[in-house]
Amino acid sequence: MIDQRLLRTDLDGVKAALSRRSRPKLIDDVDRAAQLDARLRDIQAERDEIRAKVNSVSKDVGMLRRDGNVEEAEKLQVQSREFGASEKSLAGEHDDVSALLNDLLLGLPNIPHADAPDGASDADNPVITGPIGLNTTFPAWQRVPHWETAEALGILDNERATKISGAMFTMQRGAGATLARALTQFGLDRNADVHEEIRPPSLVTTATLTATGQLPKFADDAYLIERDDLWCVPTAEASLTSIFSDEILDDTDLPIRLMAFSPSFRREAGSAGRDTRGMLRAHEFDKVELLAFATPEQAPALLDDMVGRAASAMGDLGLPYRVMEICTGDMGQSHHRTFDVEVYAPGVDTWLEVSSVSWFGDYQARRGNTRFRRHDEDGKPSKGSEFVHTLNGSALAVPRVWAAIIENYRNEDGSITVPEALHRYMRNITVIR
RNA sequence: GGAGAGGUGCCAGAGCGGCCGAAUGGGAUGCCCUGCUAAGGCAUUGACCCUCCGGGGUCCGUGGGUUCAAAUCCCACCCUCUCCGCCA
Repeated sequence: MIDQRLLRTDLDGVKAALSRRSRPKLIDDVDRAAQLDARLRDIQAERDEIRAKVNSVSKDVGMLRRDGNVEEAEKLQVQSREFGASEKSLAGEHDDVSALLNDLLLGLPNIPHADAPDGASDADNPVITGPIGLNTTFPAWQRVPHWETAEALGILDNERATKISGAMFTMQRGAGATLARALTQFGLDRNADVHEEIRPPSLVTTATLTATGQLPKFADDAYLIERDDLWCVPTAEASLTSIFSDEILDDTDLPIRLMAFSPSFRREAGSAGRDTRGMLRAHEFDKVELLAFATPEQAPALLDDMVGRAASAMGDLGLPYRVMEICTGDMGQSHHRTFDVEVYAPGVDTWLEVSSVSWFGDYQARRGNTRFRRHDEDGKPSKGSEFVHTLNGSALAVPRVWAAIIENYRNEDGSITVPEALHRYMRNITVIR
């Protein structure tokens, strides 16, 4: 959620910033939100005034009754009842307007960072780093899609996954399952230097999923367990972002850096039929996520650090990769600034998005109400509090990296050489055959 | 899932229709006293919104209701604890 106050202090600035997202309808929404905000404040002021009167009259009534002056008291009560009636109607109007405004604000995307590149779609995303480690040519035996290789080796059995759970579920077997788990362990271990490991719940409340921005707009993309009103997390980001909601952190504790392994559940509504083969898109997959809570000043360096971590993981696995910056037209709803790490997979001849690292500003913290308090040089806490900045990114999303390994490490005989960085997690399996 | 108890400020804990944004104790911070330490004295100590900067409003688990007036009464829900049941 963007700062409602900006609608009054810098309406033109908000409109200019959001217009960079190439969605004209947004500007109408901003205008409408600004109108509702102004109306709401008028109602609020009027209401406060009446409440003040009711409060003071009620106090007088109390004193009069104590002194036995029933007659005067009853006169005042009549007056107060009238105030009460008009307050009630204002309260109703207030609720209506604020519900409308809240819907609008929840739907408004974050303001893009000034340095985020302009653009209309993913075609406009500039390459920031790389490609690194990309060969100019690939031998024919590497031009085989991973599902063909993996099924032949018996390490991927999507047919039976479908029998068990339906379309777009995957199942790894034997060394394939070991490889998947090795990747998560690899993803966690290399980030344990500065991140606290968390094992968060995978089912979360509506409030939790609203804080990250998935709800209310993207409800169709998530699995809802209706009986208990719980959602399956689409990413550990959802659980981690709400970990300190309704709390006020100390700036001396910031940045707080967390990492978590979790399953991720996605309905993939609207993408039926796309990337249905292999491991590229599934309803459930495993991922190691990084997340940081920071002051605004700390955020840019943390963003760089996270992008570096996601990218170097691919480098250490010996996979060809590049880093893209996401342009304003392609940015996610909650994002302030975003970088993607992509890995080249020769079998499907595509760059696969394996990590997306974003800085959210205070957009998520405002929705989740996560604040921090500053301290001066003498360690004295300052008055009031601010919203923290959040950042997150995938340290390692298992399925696509898994697929990229199968395709990049395929040998002429159809076997797979396990990248050296994973040997220690692979129970001595160095070649999958 | 069943029975009972309870949710109040940084913590503990009182209040159970008006004088309560809230006693008391602890903690923290500042000042005084003190050679240092200990002890002591005094004071300060929640968040949020609006503001014509005088002030006004909201918040005692959450949401509704009763009342001139709700932390206090009523209803629903959530959460915590204890016992029982079930269970990796």
